[in-house]
Amino acid sequence: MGRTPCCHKNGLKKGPWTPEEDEKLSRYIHAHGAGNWRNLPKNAGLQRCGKSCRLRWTNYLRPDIKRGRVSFEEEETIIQLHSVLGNKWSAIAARLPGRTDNEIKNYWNTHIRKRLLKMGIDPVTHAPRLDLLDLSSLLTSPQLNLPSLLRLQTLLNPEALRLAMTLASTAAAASSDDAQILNSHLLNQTQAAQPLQANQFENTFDQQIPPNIDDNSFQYQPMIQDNLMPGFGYSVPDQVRADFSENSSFQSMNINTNTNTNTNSSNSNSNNNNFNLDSVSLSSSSTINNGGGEDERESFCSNLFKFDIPESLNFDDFM
DNA sequence: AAACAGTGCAACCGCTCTGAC
DNA sequence: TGTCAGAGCGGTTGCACTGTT
Repeated sequence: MGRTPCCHKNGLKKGPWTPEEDEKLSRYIHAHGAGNWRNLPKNAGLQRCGKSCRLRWTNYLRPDIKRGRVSFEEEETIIQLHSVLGNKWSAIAARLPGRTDNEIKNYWNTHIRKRLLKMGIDPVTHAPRLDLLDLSSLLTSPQLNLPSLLRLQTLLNPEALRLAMTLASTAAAASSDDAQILNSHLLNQTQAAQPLQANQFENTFDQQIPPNIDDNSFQYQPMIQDNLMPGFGYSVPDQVRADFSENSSFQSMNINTNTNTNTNSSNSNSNNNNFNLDSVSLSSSSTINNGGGEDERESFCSNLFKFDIPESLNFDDFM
């Protein structure tokens, strides 16, 4: 038997709040202050449970609640803090004045999470996940080097490869050569498919790491590491970082993105990372006007999350 | 114009934490 | 130390609104 719901009492109303109820609650709290939520509805003349009143007040009626769109800086902060704190919405909300944990949670689930998934980034770990990546965008990219991509075979799961094959075979952009390569590769992989022992996987994975990849080019890492792309828990090649940084207002955050290309792996884990929780600026140096038009907003979002492959990005860096 | 699908968000649910006794 | 109530938290749901067919 579960706990009896707090509103499971006769006569207690549930569902959306009416303006009259809001008025009653606001007036009572202004007069008597918040607290003692159990007795509050009775004293305020509300047919609601205390919990419902508390939620209504903290998430909606509180005078310091900031309504309106989430600003550019706020979104950056949410992503950055989430990469560190995870789903600690209240902790994240504490660093965004006027925003509630519920609002941030909703914004994450409905906006940011979807965009990260589309980019192939695991919204939980902030690590790149090739099996989540929007393969259609990859396959239509002029930078796509299909044979190189296939060298990632064990990083892609079979379903992703299958999907890639389907997309490649149907996309007009895909040449018949590419489709053939994919097809034969998939066939080979299917035939060779056997359960991997743990050590086999390790060996297989090692073999996938190209000799030219080094600590400064592409790293799967824990969250707080040197060379991290702001907002995402993984590293990218310096050139990509430069391309991204040039066009991104992540510069507005106190994060050192100036990785010294002469820095070798021996010291790359040390002091280049200036990010810490306290460094996240909450000031609105260039806050987008909340009243800005949809186009403006869309532009910002697409710049922030667009996963266009930069001209300068060589796929071989990842292979 | 109607039906349907997708999206966003307020509100709820149930579990956990905390402090008083 | 154990119990209880109040409060806080994260996950989920339901519904209104919007866009598409």
